[in-house]
Amino acid sequence: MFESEPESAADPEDADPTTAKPRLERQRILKAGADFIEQFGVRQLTMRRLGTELGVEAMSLYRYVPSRESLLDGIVETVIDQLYEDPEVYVEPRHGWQDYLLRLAHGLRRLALAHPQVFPLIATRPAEAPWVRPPLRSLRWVESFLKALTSTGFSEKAAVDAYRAFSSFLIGHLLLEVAAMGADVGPVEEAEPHPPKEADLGGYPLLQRLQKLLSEDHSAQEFEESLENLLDRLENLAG
Amino acid sequence: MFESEPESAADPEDADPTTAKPRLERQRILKAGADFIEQFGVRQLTMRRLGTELGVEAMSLYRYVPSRESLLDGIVETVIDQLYEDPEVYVEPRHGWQDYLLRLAHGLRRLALAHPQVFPLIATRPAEAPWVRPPLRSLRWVESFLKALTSTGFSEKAAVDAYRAFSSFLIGHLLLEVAAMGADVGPVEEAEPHPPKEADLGGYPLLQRLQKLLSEDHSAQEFEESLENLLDRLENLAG
DNA sequence: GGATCTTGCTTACGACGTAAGCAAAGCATG
DNA sequence: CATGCTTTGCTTACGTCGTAAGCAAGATCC
Repeated sequence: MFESEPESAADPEDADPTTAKPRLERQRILKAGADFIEQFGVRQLTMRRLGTELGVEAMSLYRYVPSRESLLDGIVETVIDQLYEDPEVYVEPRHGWQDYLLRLAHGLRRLALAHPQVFPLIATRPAEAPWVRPPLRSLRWVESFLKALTSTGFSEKAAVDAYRAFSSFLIGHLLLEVAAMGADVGPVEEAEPHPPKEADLGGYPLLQRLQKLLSEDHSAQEFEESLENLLDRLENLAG
Repeated sequence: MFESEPESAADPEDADPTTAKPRLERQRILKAGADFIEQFGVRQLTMRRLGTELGVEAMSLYRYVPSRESLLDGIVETVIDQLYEDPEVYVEPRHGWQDYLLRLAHGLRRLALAHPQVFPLIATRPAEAPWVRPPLRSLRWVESFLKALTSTGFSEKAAVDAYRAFSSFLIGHLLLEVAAMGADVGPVEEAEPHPPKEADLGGYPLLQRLQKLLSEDHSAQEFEESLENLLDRLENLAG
């Protein structure tokens, strides 16, 4: 995992971040935090534990992060910033707004599925400004979104409406999808891997009969269909 | 507010609940917890504080609640159980499935707006069974939903699809709506009432220009329109 | 009179987040 | 070289948390 001490270096451009610890920078902490959450859940992330994870005392982290809360904020931020590194997602529309939105939606879904434990934080943590909604949590992405639409035929009002519709669609779908994966913004879950947690279906005959149907996973396909439906609806706004 | 719990004995009829403490029952604790969260946020809710709120030591609560986590679960449960007391919402369809869904959706929205601080918990806490989605968190409601649809022309598969679409629609809309109200599943926020938190819009010209448009609140109307659109879509599933 | 329950209090333990100060190591200057 | 400043991480310490364990006072029933 770690251990190996080529310390010194100092080179701020980190050519290869996987080799050894390059002196505990903010990015390294946030990355480790994200990984930790993905592995053990938010509840398990404490300053002390993250410290030992990085081979360092808890208090050392405070040089780079003012508090646990802002650590979480930072983690959320770095995770959604990965959208910029997704080669499938364009910050500017290249083949029309539909293509732009499709790529953006798929990129966000990929992000959510890659970070099922972090995603609920993305969804519920307060944003930079009240009208910046999850999961597009940053001003930059909102700007990108609005620009993409207004530059391809949407009126400003239509673009804003589209932004709202898009946000709530994505948040709803992705949150439920990662929740179904066993996301765990809440209880501890300790060492138990996952007891099937069979509920008592006595008295719920329909549930009993439809249980199989209900537990089938069509998320990907549902996502696709609903997304297309959304785009169709937006087409009417475009004008 | 409500009584009708013949618990064990000892006269559960409480003449005047506001004057003195009527012996600390589970329901009383959960109600107090919900109120507390609504007033100060989840983060502020500790066993000790809830204890003193009820005029009791923290450890006394453990007679009725096995842990803080399950306290939160209980609070979530009692809040969504209020749906049953909403006279506008029917457990069985009386005027067709559209009417049923409209009433259900509006009832849930009322609930969310009445408990903006608790609602994110409703949205993110793990449910009884993996396929029971928020915000219809209980087996009873899922059963009711499925029965309403299958008894009014939906095939079983269509009813399940409708259930999923309905869930993700509601969760998306309501979560964003309460988040916009300043819901706070996360940071502490302490005593500060709400600093405007003006973000720096330098470099985001579109955001600057559309800020007013973006911060306008059309939630109610948006909700109505999207809900109707959803119902239209479901009509195609009905057959 | 016991017994046995029920209820709430008391004490205590091992986390936790984090304030405050300290030690060592890197650096620039004389 | 010594000097001092800055950066980094460690140490210690405080108050708060969730909660295990045991206790005391009443209620209930024999």
